[in-house]
Amino acid sequence: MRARSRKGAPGIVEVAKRAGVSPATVSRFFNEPEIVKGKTRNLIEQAARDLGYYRNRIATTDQHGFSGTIGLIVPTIDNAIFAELIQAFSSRLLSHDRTMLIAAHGYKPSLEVGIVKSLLERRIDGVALIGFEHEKAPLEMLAARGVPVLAAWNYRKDSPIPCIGADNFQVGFVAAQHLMKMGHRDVALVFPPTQSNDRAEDRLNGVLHALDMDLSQLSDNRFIETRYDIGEAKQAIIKMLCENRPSAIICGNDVIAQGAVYACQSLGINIPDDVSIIGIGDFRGSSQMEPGLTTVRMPAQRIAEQAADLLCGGLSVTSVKGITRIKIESELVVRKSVKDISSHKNTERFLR
Amino acid sequence: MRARSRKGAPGIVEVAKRAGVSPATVSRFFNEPEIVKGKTRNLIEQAARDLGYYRNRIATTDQHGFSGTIGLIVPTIDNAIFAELIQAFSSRLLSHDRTMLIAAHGYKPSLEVGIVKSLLERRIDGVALIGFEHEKAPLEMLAARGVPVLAAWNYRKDSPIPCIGADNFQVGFVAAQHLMKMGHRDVALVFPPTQSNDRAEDRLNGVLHALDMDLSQLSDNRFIETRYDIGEAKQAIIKMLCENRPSAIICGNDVIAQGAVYACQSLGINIPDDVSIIGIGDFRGSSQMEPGLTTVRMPAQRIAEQAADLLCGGLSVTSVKGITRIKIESELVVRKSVKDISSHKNTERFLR
DNA sequence: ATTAAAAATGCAAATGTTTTCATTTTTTGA
DNA sequence: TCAAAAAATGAAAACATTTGCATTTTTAAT
Repeated sequence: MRARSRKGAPGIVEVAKRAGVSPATVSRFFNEPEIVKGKTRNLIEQAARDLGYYRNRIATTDQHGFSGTIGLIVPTIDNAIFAELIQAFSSRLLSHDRTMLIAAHGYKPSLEVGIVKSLLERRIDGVALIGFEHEKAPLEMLAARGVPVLAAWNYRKDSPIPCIGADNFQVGFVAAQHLMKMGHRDVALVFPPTQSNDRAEDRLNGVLHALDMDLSQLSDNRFIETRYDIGEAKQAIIKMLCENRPSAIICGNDVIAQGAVYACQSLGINIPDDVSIIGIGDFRGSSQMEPGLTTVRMPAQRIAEQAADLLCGGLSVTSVKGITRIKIESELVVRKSVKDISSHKNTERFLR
Repeated sequence: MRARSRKGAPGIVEVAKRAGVSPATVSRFFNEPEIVKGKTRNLIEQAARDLGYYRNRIATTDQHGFSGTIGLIVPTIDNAIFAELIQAFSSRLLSHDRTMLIAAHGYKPSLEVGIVKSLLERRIDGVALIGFEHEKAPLEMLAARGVPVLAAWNYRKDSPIPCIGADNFQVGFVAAQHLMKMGHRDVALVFPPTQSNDRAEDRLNGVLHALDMDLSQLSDNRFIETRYDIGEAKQAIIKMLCENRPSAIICGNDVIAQGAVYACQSLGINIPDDVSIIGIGDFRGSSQMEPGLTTVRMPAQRIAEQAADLLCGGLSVTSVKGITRIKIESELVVRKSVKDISSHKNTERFLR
């Protein structure tokens, strides 16, 4: 059925034969070089080079059960949101001599089970996924196999699984608080649906908390739901802006903020003079926007790298009590898209 | 050394035992279900479910040599350029029941050899990489192992390896030609370094051909080199714009175009009234920009999907003569960022 | 130079499948 | 109902490593 087999590759025994040692020694040479004598080492090295031998990690795998491959499941790849995370994760894995198997489910949690099955069939050593809201099945499948799982991107002190990320509640809080400090009282919220997106949910709650409001107090025109899509966000915001312009817009993330900026530009509304915009994330490009986007930085790279380290270091999962949870600090980055309209702005400055 | 082994997983023999058949039959059940009798099929299915068995593709691999995994090597992940390609490639592979191993080299070709080695060690069934310019070593390593290689993104009728992509020369030509048609005579070129970037090189040549010029005829101020980085492009273009404003700017890709747009905005220069901008690529987001970016569409999704199909279908590589080369048509997409300043614009319309 | 200890290596079993060949069971046609 | 053909299954070898145990070689101590 399958194409012709590709079996010609020289194996450990060919190398052994050529070097005049036993296969076991060759194996040891690649795994614990210190263990084999200098002279033999050279012999093997030479033989391997001559033959063009590469280790066969696959044969290795069914020996001790570790494939040296880590899975990463994200909602989306072709979107600025996780781009930095993916890249950093991948290259950090490479430096651990691991490889990354990645798949996206397009915000459809139902696809995760298929992905997990596929990963399990490949005997991945661990999996990083985004956030906490996942279907039961895939999580159970992983647990049943004892595969370490790590939820990246969001942090909750009571997360059901190990996690690493920013405290998204706090992130939302900081963003909204900044707006308040700058004197904004009429702010519009533009967020994605929060059903299966705990990051957005937490941020939204943080925002509401800072605003000291709850969702029901917000008019239709001050709470807008749109997916993480520049075009969709842009349209929704244009509509809102035409109806009744707020003093500031707080966006679920920088992708939405990008849409907001475009919306304003298309309407000839000046940022920040006519309306202020704050994003969340500080994705690649946000600093270059015109005007520079004020946002809360989520350190994607740091999250990704530490996640990779954790997963490679053999994260202990099943320990129900001692779940690893790492909080990565976020940071308000003030640029040009939010205007200070508070009355005492100069006063404050003098007070310092 | 390594953490405790994860060996408990039930295997084909446990399933066989429970179903009361031989391992061979279970194996057949998973590979060619039609071959096994209905009744036995049910038995096995049940047993597999009970035990929570997943196929072990890894044990499978060292049997016939195919891992069901395809490698993808790109210059960068966290950049709009290849995002769509990566996503589409990955999900198409999934539908072929394959998985994707991805790695980025950050435009440093020297890193490719390490990546290829890592992929080879994992016994990938094929590799897609971007463009033609690669170091000899990795290509030879792949060839030596008989691993199919496919160069995606660019097309050349005389490419040394199988390829699929748009004809980047033509893409550049079309972009520049459009500018000419619209009456622009003073155009500035903003491109990335072309040493190890054949896509950019071909596009640049296409542009020059349409302009009927060669590089030496361009003043320092009309040919700018910048990496694919919004910020870097923005700065370079701001500088150029301040010195001596052209009638139009043609950008190596949409990322640079994004930088150009920001540059104009930061300088208060109106697009397209004061200066026209044309990009290449039509990345996600380009259509939403303000003003909408006129660009040449590279159908990333189509390229990616066909690449995946090709690689899964057992692309024949080594056949030196019959190299597969597929040209994907690109398309000029006219939006708002280029102004028609040709004198006969209305005339032409009447003539039709 | 001997001996004991340590270091290096080899042997062979084990890992979880697939696959060839042989055997058993089922189907078909008279 | 019987024989022959076809279909389904099983037994065991093979795949490329790792690893526990045994053996040989080297080193260190007297």
